[in-house]
Amino acid sequence: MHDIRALRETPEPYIKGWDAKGLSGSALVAQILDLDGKLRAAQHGWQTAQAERNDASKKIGAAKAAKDEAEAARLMAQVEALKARLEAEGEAETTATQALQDLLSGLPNIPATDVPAGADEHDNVEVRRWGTPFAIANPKDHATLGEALGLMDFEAAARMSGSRFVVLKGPLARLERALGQFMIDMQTQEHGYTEVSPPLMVNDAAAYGTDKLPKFADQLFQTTDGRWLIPTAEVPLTSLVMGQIVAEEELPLRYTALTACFRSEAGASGRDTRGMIRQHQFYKCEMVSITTPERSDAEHERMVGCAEAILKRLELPFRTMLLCTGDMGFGARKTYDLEVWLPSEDRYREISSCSNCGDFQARRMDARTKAAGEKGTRFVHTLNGSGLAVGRTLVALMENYQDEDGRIAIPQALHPYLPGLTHIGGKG
RNA sequence: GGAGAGGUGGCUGAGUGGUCGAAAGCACCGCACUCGAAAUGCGGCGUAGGUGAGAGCCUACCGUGGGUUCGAAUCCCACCCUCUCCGCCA
Repeated sequence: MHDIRALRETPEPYIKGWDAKGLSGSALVAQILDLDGKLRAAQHGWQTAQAERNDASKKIGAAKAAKDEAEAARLMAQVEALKARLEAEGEAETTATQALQDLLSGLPNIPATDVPAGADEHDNVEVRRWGTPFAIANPKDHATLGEALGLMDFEAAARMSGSRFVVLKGPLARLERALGQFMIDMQTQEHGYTEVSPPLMVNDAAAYGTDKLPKFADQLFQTTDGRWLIPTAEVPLTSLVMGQIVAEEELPLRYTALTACFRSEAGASGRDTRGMIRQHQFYKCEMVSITTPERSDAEHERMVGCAEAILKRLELPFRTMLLCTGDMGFGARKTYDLEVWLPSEDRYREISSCSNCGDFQARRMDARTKAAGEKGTRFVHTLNGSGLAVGRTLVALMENYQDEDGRIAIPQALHPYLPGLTHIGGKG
């Protein structure tokens, strides 16, 4: 959500920010200021009417106390005459509030000033690269490898669930589980995140607070009783501070969770239909940081490092991209994507996304912090990042560690999690 | 699912139709006392919005949404949540 007062006082950053996101900033700001003006006029009218009523009501009380029934009756008639106006003014106020709220809640965060301008993913900026893609002759994709091993079954998944699901078996199922354990252990034991086992279903308020609603309802699965399956653990982890006032000395709060994630992928038909790159259900290790405005940029860099560390430990080549204004998500003011090398596609593919949302989500969910000795509160800054997407890591691992016989080597870092297993497939 | 109790400010907790935005305590801030601190005393202390040059004034907010009333924290209805007991259950 946006700070209407800031927008009113200095609209330029909003105009520029929305322009950079491909929207018409000046038109939007003009529309917002118009609605805001109407709202304030409506508020003023309503409040004036209420003040009159309140004043008369008090006098009625006084008149009745003084046993002056004639005066009381006269005043009651006066208030009665006010009623229609009061109702109309109240309705106007509600309508104006709703109109402004509807417009604002659907508008994305504005980019940080150091985010490169650009229209789409082609304008993202590579900030660093780690590792060298392995030389693999005629690399097979993970689906081919998995099916050949008899450990990955898309057809069985389609029979019971439909497209965009997969069944993993035997050592491949075990590998997926080991990857998740490995990731969450690193984030908790080496990077200081607190492990959380959160609900996988949330209510409207949590989905709204993390900017999934109202705009992206069609990307979510909803339960019959109106709850939402989480598309990422960012939603419950960030919602831990929803409506809370956190003492500043307790910040930063760093949470991590290994959960299933559910996405409808509406509008993605035809994209990544083969394999397990884009599924309705996948596991992800998520990191969330809650911090102060002063420290959020540093926390963001730190978080990217925590995600990169996983890929380094797994010895998977990747590059770190700073997303341009046009490619960032709805709630982010700055985002880094990690892209891992996929031999079968001969290119880097997204495996993690780390975003600093500033106070955008905090305003929506009313998450504040209070410094000791200070009078007021401030909105916290929220950050989230994948560390990492387990399914895509499994894909990267299979493709990068395949040999010519279709066997898959297990990297050193996972050996403690897979005792006795150095390869999947073949005779090993 | 059934029966009951309850949701009030940062926290605890009074308030059951008329200056109640709300007693009291705790916490917090200022001042006094003190070499300093503690203790004590005095004062202050919710949030959001509107309006005004400013002091200030006005409006809303007592789980949420409706309703009754001239007037609702207080009465009525629905929903949400918490707790206790019973039932069912991984």
